[in-house]
Amino acid sequence: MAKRIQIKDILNTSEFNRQVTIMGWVKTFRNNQFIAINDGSCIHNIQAVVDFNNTDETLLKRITTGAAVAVTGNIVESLGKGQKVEIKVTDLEILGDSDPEKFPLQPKKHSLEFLREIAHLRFRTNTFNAVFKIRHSLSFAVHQFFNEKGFVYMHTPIITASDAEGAGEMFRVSTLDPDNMPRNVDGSINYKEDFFGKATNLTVSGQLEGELAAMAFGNVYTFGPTFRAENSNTTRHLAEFWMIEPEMAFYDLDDNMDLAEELLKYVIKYALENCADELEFLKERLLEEEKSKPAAERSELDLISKLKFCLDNEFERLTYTQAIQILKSSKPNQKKQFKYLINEWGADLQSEHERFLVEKHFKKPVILTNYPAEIKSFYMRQNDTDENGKNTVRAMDILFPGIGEIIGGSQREERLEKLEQRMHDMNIPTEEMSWYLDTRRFGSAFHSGFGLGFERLVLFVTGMTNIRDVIPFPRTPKHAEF
RNA sequence: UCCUAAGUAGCUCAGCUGGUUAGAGCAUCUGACUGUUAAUCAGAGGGUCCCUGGUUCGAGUCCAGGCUUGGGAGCCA
Repeated sequence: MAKRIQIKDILNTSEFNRQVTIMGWVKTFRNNQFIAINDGSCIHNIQAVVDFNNTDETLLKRITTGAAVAVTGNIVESLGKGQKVEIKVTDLEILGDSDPEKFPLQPKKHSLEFLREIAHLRFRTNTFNAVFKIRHSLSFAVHQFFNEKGFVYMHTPIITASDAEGAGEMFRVSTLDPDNMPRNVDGSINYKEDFFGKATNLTVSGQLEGELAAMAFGNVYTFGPTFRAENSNTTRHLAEFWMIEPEMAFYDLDDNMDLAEELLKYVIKYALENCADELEFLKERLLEEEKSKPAAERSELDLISKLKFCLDNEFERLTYTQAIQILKSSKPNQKKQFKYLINEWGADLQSEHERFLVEKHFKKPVILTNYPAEIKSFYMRQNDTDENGKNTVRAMDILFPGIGEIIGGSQREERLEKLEQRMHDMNIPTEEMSWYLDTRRFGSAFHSGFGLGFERLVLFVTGMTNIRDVIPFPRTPKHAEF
């Protein structure tokens, strides 16, 4: 048997009449002679042609959808129309049978809901092949972007003892026996007996540790798993997701926004350049899917045009106060079509408001800045009270069409007294956060950072609509299969 | 967690104002055909109509409760 080569290296070859061996999985077997084989090296299949008159019938019977095969044969120009190149089979071996009565994937369209139930097999579909190739490329592009800029990739801890990050409910990490918890005299659980000698949780953010590193390296980023025990059941939340969190010393809010916009454009451009086949497939898939929708609900741009549009246009930057003014005088607000009407400054923006701004008003990505201090986290830098007596913080949220908030960030409060006051006001214990406050005690410097939800980015680039379809094995409330 | 829609064959779905033996396409199996592109043609098998209870002479269909899934909302990335 010749040395195995990958299908992607054959499909565009012009060197015919040479013998090759390929290995992959059968997608379809047509007309008792045409096997479509995919080995994952690219989204396209190669057609292997079997001489069924001179092939053992029991072997032919075993060429079924899903079976793993090794095929040796000659590369020839295809006589058929669908492909340029095919393999004339001289030797065929079944590496792994696939019982056609039981294999759930058929050469037909399956619903994403069904495929979610067989997530261990859905990699073998064209759609998920494309999605996870793009996920890989985006991930690689993120590292390349930061590496080119001299950022240091920092591995912040996954197990953390601080519960003051304020980013949501946490998963407890413990080796205590749940049926026999050690108790203090007052009945509370004695965490001194636990593995770490204190209560610990899975991280909800690497930001605080990132800030510590930024105060030495200048520019750092994290890219790792993040855990939130929120009972969220939406198309854009996961209990376990991946987040990219850069943190930069000597960056103000404008620098922060510039970096975020540059990062997003860089990785989208990388995907366009390196995943053309996959994006083309997903584009067609979306167009096909939208055919059944009423014209009003269809996208104005196809997937690839949408991504290019995103590259070619500046993100719209405006303050929370400006957004409120636009929303207040907007048609849906005037006509009372919003479920939550915008009446006054200070209201938290609901999804419907964000969608209006992004999808109807500006029709492009939007960066909102300078939110009311009351609705934002303790670590955000406080602006001076304005002429109307409003208190705002230097926050910035980047909103994407169809996704909502893809990035949340801020310039950080570097002034010790202001930070301590704010923590006190928000009932955040300063004693156990002393290590964090040390950055403000010794050589404090203005700095900024943000969190980019990686799966939300993958959603946007692939055009998928449910976040459970862009992570291999989604963890959501009541679901931790595989 | 709240609102909302749905759950019928392996998959995607139809099944009217309650009525006798629950259907289609694809998949599977058998046969035919053999340059196909989700091959085609003929035939066959395949059902706890989500579960529990109720109304009724009679329930896939109506009612109640539960379970599961989709969509929307909140929390956020």
